[in-house]
Amino acid sequence: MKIVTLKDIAEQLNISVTTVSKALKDYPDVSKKTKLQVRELAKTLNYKPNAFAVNLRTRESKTIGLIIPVIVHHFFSNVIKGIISQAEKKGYLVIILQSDESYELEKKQVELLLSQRVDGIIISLANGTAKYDHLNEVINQEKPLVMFDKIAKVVKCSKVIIDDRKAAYTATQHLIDIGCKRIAHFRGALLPQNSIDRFLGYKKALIDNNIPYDPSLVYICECGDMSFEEGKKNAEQLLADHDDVDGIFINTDLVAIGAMTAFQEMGVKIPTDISIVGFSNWFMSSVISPSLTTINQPGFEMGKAAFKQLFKEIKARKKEKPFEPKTVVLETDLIVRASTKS
Amino acid sequence: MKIVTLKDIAEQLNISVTTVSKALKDYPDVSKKTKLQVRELAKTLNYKPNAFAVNLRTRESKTIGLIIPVIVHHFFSNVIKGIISQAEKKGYLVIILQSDESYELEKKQVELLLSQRVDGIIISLANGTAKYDHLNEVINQEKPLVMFDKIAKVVKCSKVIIDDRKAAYTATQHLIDIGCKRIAHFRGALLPQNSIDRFLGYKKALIDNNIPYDPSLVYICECGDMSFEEGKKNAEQLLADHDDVDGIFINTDLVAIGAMTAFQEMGVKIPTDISIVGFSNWFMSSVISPSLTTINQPGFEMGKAAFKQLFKEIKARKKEKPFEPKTVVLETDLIVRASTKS
DNA sequence: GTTACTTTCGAAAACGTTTTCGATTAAGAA
DNA sequence: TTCTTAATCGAAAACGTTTTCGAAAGTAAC
Repeated sequence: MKIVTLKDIAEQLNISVTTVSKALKDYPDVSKKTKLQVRELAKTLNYKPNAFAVNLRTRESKTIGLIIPVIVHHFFSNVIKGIISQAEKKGYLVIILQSDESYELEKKQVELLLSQRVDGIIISLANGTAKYDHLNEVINQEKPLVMFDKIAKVVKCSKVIIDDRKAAYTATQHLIDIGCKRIAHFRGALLPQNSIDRFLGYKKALIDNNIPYDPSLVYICECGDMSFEEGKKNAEQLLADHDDVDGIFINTDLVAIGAMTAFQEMGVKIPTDISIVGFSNWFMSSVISPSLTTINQPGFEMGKAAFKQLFKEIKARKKEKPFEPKTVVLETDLIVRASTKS
Repeated sequence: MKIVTLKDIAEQLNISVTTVSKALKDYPDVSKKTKLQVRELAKTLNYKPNAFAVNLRTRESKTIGLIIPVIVHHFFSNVIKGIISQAEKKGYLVIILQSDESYELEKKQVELLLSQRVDGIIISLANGTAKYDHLNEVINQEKPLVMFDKIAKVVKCSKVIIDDRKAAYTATQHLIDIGCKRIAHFRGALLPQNSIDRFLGYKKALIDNNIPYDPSLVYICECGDMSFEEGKKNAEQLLADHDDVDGIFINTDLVAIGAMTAFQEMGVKIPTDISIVGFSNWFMSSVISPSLTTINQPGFEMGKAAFKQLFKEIKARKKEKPFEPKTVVLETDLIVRASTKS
């Protein structure tokens, strides 16, 4: 089973490789007759252009790279799906890498993608990433770059995010609206911007409603593989520290589910004793009981938006047009379920 | 920011491109001194070989393709993770495509991967796939192909699977062991082999234990996006049809969770009234209440095994050695939780 | 018979590597 | 000196495309 090349077609038809190539690409300077001949033979021989040769010649790969911290994750797998769905429409392939929340790995993977000559890179930063030289290298090479979710504000590239502060504000406001007076917060790690913003949204909602902000009500949770366990642990600790809490805004659904499990084991009724709001709207949150009130983080839409933005930038670069980085902010919404009393 | 090539290095050092290439690849016929010079300059110029050129020349892409029916799925995202983790170790990149359970799309995607000249393909078939010409084309082109989970027995390629029949047998036996007398089964769609095998395992366990097999206790569930809803619907139907069922073996955890939700809403106690065993061990199953007894389907390990098998085949092909397709069967285990009485 | 123009084609260069094979030089042996 | 051997290098071809540019042939007009 030899693989068919332009040369093979040319030889069989006794014409030149040039003409074959042009015929297949519908150049105006080849006659109808030969065009037909070429196309027919190409089909019967099942000719497929060698992507390497095309890429080498045209200097584009029709391939993009995607780096995410974790793959087994409801939000991120939705993002993947969104990106792939858009990429397919535009004829792009997606190479996926997982940084495992490690800066070192992330850096290596960026280098790898660059040497693969992908047409662009979409990335959500690892929690461990605090230096951005690898990203600046991408920008220096004039390769389109789009960050989403876990972003670095200082890097000059397009970004797709949600308004974390506003979303957290909405979540907290909801707890206040249903009558909660002492509202705790399980926040994410200290570093990622969105965990900071969510905390700030929580704080602002309290202050705007004349509820004193009490730092002892804020618990930190690394939000890694052990999220569920951490949620349980924090819930137990919270109950030991304070007996007057009646609402919690918890960063990430999984932590919230852990907390709910712990509360149920300790005989605390949800939402009667404590109302809980999560963050992300993992599928799981809709099927547990009580179902979890949460903020919907639109992963699929973010993926789509990220690719669309990247594609715009790729096209602009090809035409040597100047390109202004843009930050796309997607809407979130509060999904009220059974874990908050109404 | 020009991209550095071998030529650039050669010109700066006043040597030939050949020597530069050899120096970087540690050929024996270039002196220590020039090797050092070349490597140093390559590093300072941040030289990265152009993957297209390398691929074109060496006829391998160090890239494999992966086609799966769905991405947002606990099992499949674990498989992705397993494949990527192994691929990374061997220096391979992974292009991921989603067939959306459509034969047409799957076929197109196989063609796409072939024209991309990937070094091999890993695939889990769409439910809609009943013709295998596209897969045979891969085999005809002597491209390594590995199928996992949703396989077609008739296609002559390596496969990575679990023993679905045995796993289902174990699950059903567990229900019998804890005293269930009337055991229902929510099965998957009619076509995929593993849904058939699971059904057969269920049936055999009944017969081996002298429990009459009653077809009216078997409900079909398409196992698509609506799994949860289907689980609820089937549970309601089951309760209407039969009032003596005390155990159900349910294909796929999500359907089981739907069923459990419906039962709870209808006042049926789990596991007191009905014991339930799921299939797949989605993460979710460990955090709901009652937690779900289920069969662990080792997605991560399957992904690893699939890549390992593919890699063996790629290596064998490179050495023009004959290669015998092999079927790897991975172990599953029963995870007993709260949804089955003890 | 010259000029001008259209239509159709192909030679050749280029993309950036890898690898074969021969050339050159230096050194050592006779 | 001449011959052998080892060490080091580079020319050139090849991988399969795309695209530029010019050539050839035919047609039409004068």
